[in-house]
Amino acid sequence: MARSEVLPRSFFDRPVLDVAPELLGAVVVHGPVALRLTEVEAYDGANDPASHAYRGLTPRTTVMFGPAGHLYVYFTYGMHYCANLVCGPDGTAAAVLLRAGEVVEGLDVARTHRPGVTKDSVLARGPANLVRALGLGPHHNGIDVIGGDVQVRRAAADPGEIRTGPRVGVSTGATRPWRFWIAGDPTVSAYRPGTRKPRSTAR
DNA sequence: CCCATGATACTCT
DNA sequence: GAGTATCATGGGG
Repeated sequence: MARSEVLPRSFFDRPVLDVAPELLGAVVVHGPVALRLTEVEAYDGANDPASHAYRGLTPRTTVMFGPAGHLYVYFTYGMHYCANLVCGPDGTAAAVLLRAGEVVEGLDVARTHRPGVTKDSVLARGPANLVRALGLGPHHNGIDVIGGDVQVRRAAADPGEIRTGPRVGVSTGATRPWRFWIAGDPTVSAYRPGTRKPRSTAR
C-alpha cells in the first residue's frame, strides 16, 4: 500500500479554490510533529480584498507572489504568526491559510510548544496556535515545502464531511465562502462555526 | 456554554 | 497614525 506521498509542487500550482478543500485531511510535517489539517481558508491576491496581496507587491507579500509550494509566514496583532501555503503560478499571489489541525504525531513535542494547554484538541486550533504547535516561526517564511524542512503528505478528508463558510476575522470580502473545514471535528467546532444567527434588523 | 475586551508591535498609507 | 487573515482571559447564563 502506498505510504503517504509528499504532495508535489503541481498540487499547489493550481487555482487556490481547488487546492484549499483538497488540503483538508492532508498532513503537515515539521520535525517530529505531524498535523492533520481540519480547517483552512483561501486567499486570492488579485481578486480578493481580504488578501494581504490585494494592493500589490510589498516587502511582506513577496513570498505570496512567488512560485507555488512555499510557506508564507506573517506576523499579526503584535504577537502572532500565521502560516500559508502559496498556490498558483509564479507572479500570482494566492495562498491557503492553515487555520486548524489535529496533532497526529509528536504529541509530546507539540505540547511543549504550547505550555499550559491541557486539552490536546486545542493545541492547533486557530492559525497562530497551529504555527506554535508545529514549532514554526518567522524564519520559515519563504521555505520550500517540497523536499524541505516542512512537508505536506497527501491525504483526503471525506468529501461528504467538508463544509464551507465565510472566513474568520476579515472585514472586506467577508461574504465569500472561502473557509473550508471538516464537519464535526473537535479541533474546529468550538471556533466560530459558520452557523451564526444573522441579526435580522438592518443596522 | 457564549460573548466582550485587552494585549501588543509590525506594515502600509 | 490606523488597522490588523488573533489569543487568552474573565464575567454572565
